[in-house]
Parts: sequence; C-alpha cells; structure tokens
Amino acid sequence: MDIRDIASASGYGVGTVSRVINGQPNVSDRARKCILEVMRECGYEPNSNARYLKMRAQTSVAAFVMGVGNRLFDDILGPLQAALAEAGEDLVVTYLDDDADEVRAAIDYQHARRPKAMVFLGGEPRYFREAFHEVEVPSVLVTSSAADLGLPNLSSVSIDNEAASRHVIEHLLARGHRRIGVIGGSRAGNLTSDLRLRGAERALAEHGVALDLERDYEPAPFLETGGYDAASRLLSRSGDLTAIFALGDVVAFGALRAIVDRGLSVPGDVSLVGFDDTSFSQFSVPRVTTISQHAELLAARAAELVLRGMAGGEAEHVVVPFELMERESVRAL
Amino acid sequence: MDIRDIASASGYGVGTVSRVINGQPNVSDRARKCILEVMRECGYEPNSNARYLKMRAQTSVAAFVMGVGNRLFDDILGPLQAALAEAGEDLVVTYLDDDADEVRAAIDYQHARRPKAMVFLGGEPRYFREAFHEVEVPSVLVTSSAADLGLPNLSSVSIDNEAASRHVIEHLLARGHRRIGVIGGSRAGNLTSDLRLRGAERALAEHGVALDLERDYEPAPFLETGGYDAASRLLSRSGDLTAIFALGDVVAFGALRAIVDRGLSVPGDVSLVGFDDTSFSQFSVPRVTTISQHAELLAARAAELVLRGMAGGEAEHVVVPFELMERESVRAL
DNA sequence: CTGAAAGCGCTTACAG
DNA sequence: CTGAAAGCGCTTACAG
Repeated sequence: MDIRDIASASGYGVGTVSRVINGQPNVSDRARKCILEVMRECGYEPNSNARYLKMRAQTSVAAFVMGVGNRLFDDILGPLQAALAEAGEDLVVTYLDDDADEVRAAIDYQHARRPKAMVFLGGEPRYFREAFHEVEVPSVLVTSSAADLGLPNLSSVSIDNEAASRHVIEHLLARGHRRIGVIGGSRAGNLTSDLRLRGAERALAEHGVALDLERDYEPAPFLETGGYDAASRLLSRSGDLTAIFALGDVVAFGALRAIVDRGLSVPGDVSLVGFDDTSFSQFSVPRVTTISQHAELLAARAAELVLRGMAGGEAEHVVVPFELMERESVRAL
Repeated sequence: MDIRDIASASGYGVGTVSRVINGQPNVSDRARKCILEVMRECGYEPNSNARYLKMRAQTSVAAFVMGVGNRLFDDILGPLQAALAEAGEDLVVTYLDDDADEVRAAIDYQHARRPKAMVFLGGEPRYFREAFHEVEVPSVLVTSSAADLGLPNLSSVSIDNEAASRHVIEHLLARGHRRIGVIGGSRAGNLTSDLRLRGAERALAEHGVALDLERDYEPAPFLETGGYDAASRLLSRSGDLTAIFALGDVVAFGALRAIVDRGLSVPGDVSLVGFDDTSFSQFSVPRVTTISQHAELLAARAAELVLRGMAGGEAEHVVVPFELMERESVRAL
C-alpha cells in the first residue's frame, strides 16, 4: 500500500496525491476530497522514511527531555510548546533515559529529521563539550548554563545555581545556624551540582565558617538512598550539625528519613533545606524549604531564544530568578 | 556526504561500502579497513531514512515506556534488555509522555522501523482496544493484563491487581479495621485502578463490611494533590474511618500529608496503605505499607513472551505474584 | 571478494 | 490544477 496505489485507486497521479498528503494549496477541491476518501478507505499512511529522505527541508523544532520523570521539565514543556505554536512552530519531544547521551541522540535526530532548532531540557555539559559541535542548528539548553561552553549555536536559560545555593546558606546563617552540612552531587561531577556546592562553600567562607569538605560535606548520587546514606555518614561524623543542605530534593527526602531514623527531628534537632521544589518537598512531613525554579519563566525565555536563534541571532545566555520556598523544615536557633 | 562519496574516496564501489557499514562478511580485510578509515576521517554517518526505506527487513524489538518517571518500569528495562540480549535480540526503547497514545506511537514506529516485536511497559487498555489491530508484530503488555482484550498477537504479564487489592483489605481487616476508606482512580477509568477498586470492594463485601462508594470512596488522579484532596474530603465526610487504602503510592503520599494536616497521625489515628512500592513509601515518615511488584520477575516473563511470540507462539497472559510490604503505617486495633 | 544497477516510497521542479 | 520524471541515500540480488 503506497502512494502509487492511492494514485491509481483515485484516478489521479502520485504528484497530486502527494500534494494532498502535504496539504498543499494547488489541488482542486474535487481531487482533494476524492483522494482523502480513498486514503481513508485504504487506511493508508505515508512511509515516513521515504518522506524524510526526500524532504531535506527542515521540519519542526525538537525538544529532548533528560532524566525522565522530572516534573519541572514536564511543566516547562507545555508553555514552551504554546509559545512556539504562537510563532507557527511545531515542537516534537523526545524523552531520553537518565544516563543517555543527549547530544548523540540529538545528532542522530538531526540526521534523520532535520529539525529547525533543538532545545534540551537538562543536559550533561560533558556531552556538549564532546560532541555538540556536530549539531548544526540553533539550540538552547534549559536549566543549566552553557555560557562556559562557548558554542556559537547553543544558547541557554537557567537560574544562577551558585547564587541560589548562597541564598540557602545565608537563609540558614540568618537563622543562627553555624554548623551546616552539605550533601549531594560530587566534587568532580556534573556541572550543576558543582555550582551548587561552590555557592554553598563561598557563602560559608564569606561568613567566616569555611565548609570543611572532608568533614561536613558528603557526595551522593541524586537518589533517595544516596541522600539517606550521605546524611547518615555525615551525622555520625559531625554530630554537632544543626542544619543540612541537600543539593537536590530527592537527596533531601532520603536525608529526612535518615535523620528521623537516628531519633532526631526536623526541624527540632536538625534543619533541612532541599533544592528543586519537587512534590516531595511540598508534601513531606514536615514540608521542606527548598529552591524553586519558575517553569513558565524558563519556558518563555527558552522560546524566545529558540526563535531568535532561528532568525540568525547569536547565542545568548539568560539567567532567570529563583525563589526560596520557605516551609517547615528550618528552625531559627 | 553520502555513501557515494565514501565509495569514490576509498576507491571501492558503493556496494562494498554498504557491506562494511552493515558488517557483512564477504568483504576483504583490506577493503574493510580502508573503507572504515575513510568513513572515520569523513565523520560519515549513514542516512537512517534511506537505510530503513530499503531494509524492509525487521530489526530489533521495540519497547515503549509509558508515564515517564515510573521507577518500576526503569527497573524492568535492564533485566529485559539483558534477557533479550542473551537470545541475540536488541531492545530499543522509546519513552512516551504520560498522556500519549502508546498504540498510535507503536503503529508509527512499526511503519518506520519494522521491529520484530514490541513490548509496552504500562498502557491504556482503551488505546489497545481502539487501534492495536493495526500492529502486526507479536507484542507484550507489561504490568497490566491484556487477557480481556483478546488480541491474537498481544500477550501480557502482570500481577493480579484485584487479588493484590483484596490482600490489602484482608490485611487491614485482620488487624481489626472495619471502617476502611479507599481513594484513587475513578469508577469508570483506567482498567488497572478499576481492578484495584473492585478487589477492595469484593474483599470488603465478603467480610460483611460492604464499601459504600458514595461515602467511603473518593476518586483521585494519580498525583499527590489528587491524594491530598481525596483524603481531605473523605476524612471530613467519614470521620470514623480507621484506615485508608490509596490505590497508588503517589496518592498515598498526598493522603499522608492531608491526614497530618488534620492533626491526626499515621498510624496512630489512621492507618494507611499504598500500592506500587515506590521510593515514596520506602522513605516517607512513617514508611508506608504497600504492594510491591517484582521487576525482575516481570522482566523475565516478558522476555519469554516476546521470544515465544517471535517464534510464532500464541498470545499468553501470565500472572506473577505480588508482595505486601509491611511497614510502619498500619496499626492493629 | 567486488561493482553496476534496480528499486525502496516519497517530493518537487518542470512542463503543460 | 495535474502528470511524468528525476532523485533523495541507501541495500541487495545479480553477474562476474
């Protein structure tokens, strides 16, 4: 069942059939109606490989969503799609596994589909450094800054992760905490958690309570168990900590459990702050103070950057404000 | 940059180049080496549309992961891939958005890639009923039964959701609970939550404490807010409930919050049971009793069904055991 | 082991 | 408005 079958069944040529498939205007109403009818009857679906093989023309803009299951990303997608739609652009989204190489995926996609532009929700800087030069279309990285990458066709929009982290520490300091532990990420890992850690370190240093990385910091993968183990180790080692800053909400969730398991209470004995404002921090008992990123704002800026990139503009790196969500997990000493 | 460029640059014909691309044996070592070298130098990547257009031959088995962010599915994927690899089959996975039509996606995929078989991690029965007849390859639905669908090429592997639900109710009953509320899903929705609701109803009825659907059941979307609102309404209406069974862990998470917000404690005042054994129920305070599905078992059976289907076997519907994870959220009255 | 040729199912100038 | 023809980049008999 191919376009030729439809052509002969309808009595028109393949050219005309192709035109109705693609919704082109120069087809008589009569032909269109007739052909549409035949296609429906036959349950015909154009072969996409053949289409894309021919249509070297660029199609829609492609979005790659990293780390499946991130609610923030889901919340960005809607407004982004809407904003793009307003400019007449389609958005087709591809979900990627947590440890997938998003840049490789994007390059493959580019080969197959020739998108006009690409947007990455999340992303590992390492992959961008390695292979992004192979992508030829304007792109934007969302939630993490690409300013340091210096790629001519890669814009970015993110909060200032380092500043957000400083803000958390200052919040804690202002409430009388001096012995503050930090958990999450690693000292030589993913750029985003690096920035958060660095922000905490600097804020602490500025206030004369330098973070002892050996004693008061514990790396942890961004999983509940990671947070649980890290908090346990930290608490065994530094029993005098009055507050823990978890560099991600999942980590905070595990940490909360670990604290309670030691017979301590949050915030009675230990104050806790997370990062990301996931549903965990909104519904846990107690609700956890955390840093929130504004999905709609990120989406709006991302859309602008995409459009500007497609119009030939240079890469830009925009920073949007974050917000500290004060909840129930921090006690004033 | 196409296969012809590689051919002329290497001095061989396109046929030979194609053969080395596809790792076929009938190529001299010399030619293979030379061509590989040229391809590397040029950074050549075959055009996948052209490949698939020609290769009408079937490729790998395709997996569709529904409702992005479901840890159970992620845990199934690894073992499934491994088991299939042992049989020499590749698994390529596609992540789908929560409200995507997975069957439509599968049909499109089938058109483009001609997979040998497909497996669905999760899925909406409605979509299967509507369009699955268009898929032509052996498939298996995982975590939900396709027995009632009667599709000749659709096998399934799942726990007995109804029985699991009965088990929860019996557990509660055995601990002296008589006034048990149920939240989550809807009375005319997704098959899986229907089954869970029905299991609860029947178990209750059998023990002479019929579930009053108007009074002691609250539908809720599978989100924390859904659980929060449903539990709030239920508790306002039926203040004498001693236990709540949430048809999903996310719903339980929201419910836990709602209970605490009313100044009640779990399990002191209200016992709580979830379903799915997500990280929430493992790390919440208190840890929540829930039903666990065995990822490795599901994966192993799914792999068998895929292989059997590819060998021409008929569709089968297998049921694997579930497990009640007793934790800290249920009190004996 | 290798090359020349046909053809996968489409789209798009080109001519009418 | 419509059709015949070329060609997108590959793979695969077929012949050598």
